[in-house]
Amino acid sequence: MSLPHALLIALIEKPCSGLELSTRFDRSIGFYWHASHQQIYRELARLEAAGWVQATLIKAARGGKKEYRVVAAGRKELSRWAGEERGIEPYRSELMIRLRAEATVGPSGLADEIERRLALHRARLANYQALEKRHYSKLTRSRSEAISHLILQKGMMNESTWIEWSLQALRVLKQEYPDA
Amino acid sequence: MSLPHALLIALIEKPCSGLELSTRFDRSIGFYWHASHQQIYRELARLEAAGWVQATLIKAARGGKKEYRVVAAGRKELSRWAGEERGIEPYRSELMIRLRAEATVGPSGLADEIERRLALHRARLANYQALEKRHYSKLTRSRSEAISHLILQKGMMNESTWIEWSLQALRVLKQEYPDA
DNA sequence: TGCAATAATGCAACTAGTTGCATAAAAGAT
DNA sequence: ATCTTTTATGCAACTAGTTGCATTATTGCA
Repeated sequence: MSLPHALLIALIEKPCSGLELSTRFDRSIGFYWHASHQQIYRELARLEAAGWVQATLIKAARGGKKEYRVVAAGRKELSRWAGEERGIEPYRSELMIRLRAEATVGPSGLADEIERRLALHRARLANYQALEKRHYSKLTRSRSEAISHLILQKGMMNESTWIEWSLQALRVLKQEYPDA
Repeated sequence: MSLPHALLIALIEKPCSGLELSTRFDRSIGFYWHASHQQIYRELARLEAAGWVQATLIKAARGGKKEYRVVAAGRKELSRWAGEERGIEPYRSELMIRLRAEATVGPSGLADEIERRLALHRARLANYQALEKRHYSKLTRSRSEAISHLILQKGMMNESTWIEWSLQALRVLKQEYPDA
């Protein structure tokens, strides 16, 4: 389970409220670990109970706005967690299962869906490439910048793989086969 | 949720007991959707309750061995499900979160772990390449064979991506940086 | 004949994630 | 003034997956 630690990372980068965290999350870490705002609020309460973050009520703001800030114990927990041994997490792809279903019970319009996905993956890749140009063009980089770049590169590789594979898949799915 | 449908696929290929299913699953579909035997037993009970499979008690066998067989309604459900529209499922990678933790709270021995994973991904790729040679060398193929091949190819591409990325990551993580 | 190993089933309790809705306060519109 | 929208919080119920253990029956061995 990575959510609590992912939230700690985001809050170290910039302390903020639950709502702001949940929007910020979507555009960065959320790419590798999505969470709904409900989940984030619940988790923030747990982080506070564990003594890893501290919440302060912001007056002069709507709702009961609070700002969460990571305390020393939270940082300690994060580095402990990052160094823990762990097995590799299993893949999980519903599309592959559906493809296999196509293979056993016959055509079911997956080609259209793959086409839609292909467009999406292309858009994402273009987006990442633009990000890369903007942020990682210089050669002089710190360790932490180099690591962020690695993460982006993995994202780009994933998208490229999907694009390449989708094209292959479309060739197969659209090909005519004699009736089994 | 793909588990019930993944089980239907496996049972269409070959009707069998829960235990046999759970071992067989690990070596095929399980690559894209893992499930423990407890989960499989529970799900089989649901599939039976839904009228998608039929269980028959096998006498002259240990425990209370049953054989599960997919019935017409089950096949129908499977093809309905395969044709359903669905959004693309989000990625989820704990390793990427841990890398980002490294970037914010400093080194924590991830290089060793990536090295271990690299070996694993190489072994898997070799395994898939052997499988490919054995099963998909001939040119004359049915639609369903071509689809199975696509699934294998995606697996190979994933492993290649991990290998390539791991090498890059190791270069970065082992590089010396001036103290921040 | 009893005992350990193994084949086969499964329940119960827990953790994580999703869905749907509820509440409250401030800001802005009419 | 009051009504809608937006910001901000969160609970409750459900679904899916994990962990740990329990049960039953057969096989084979000492």
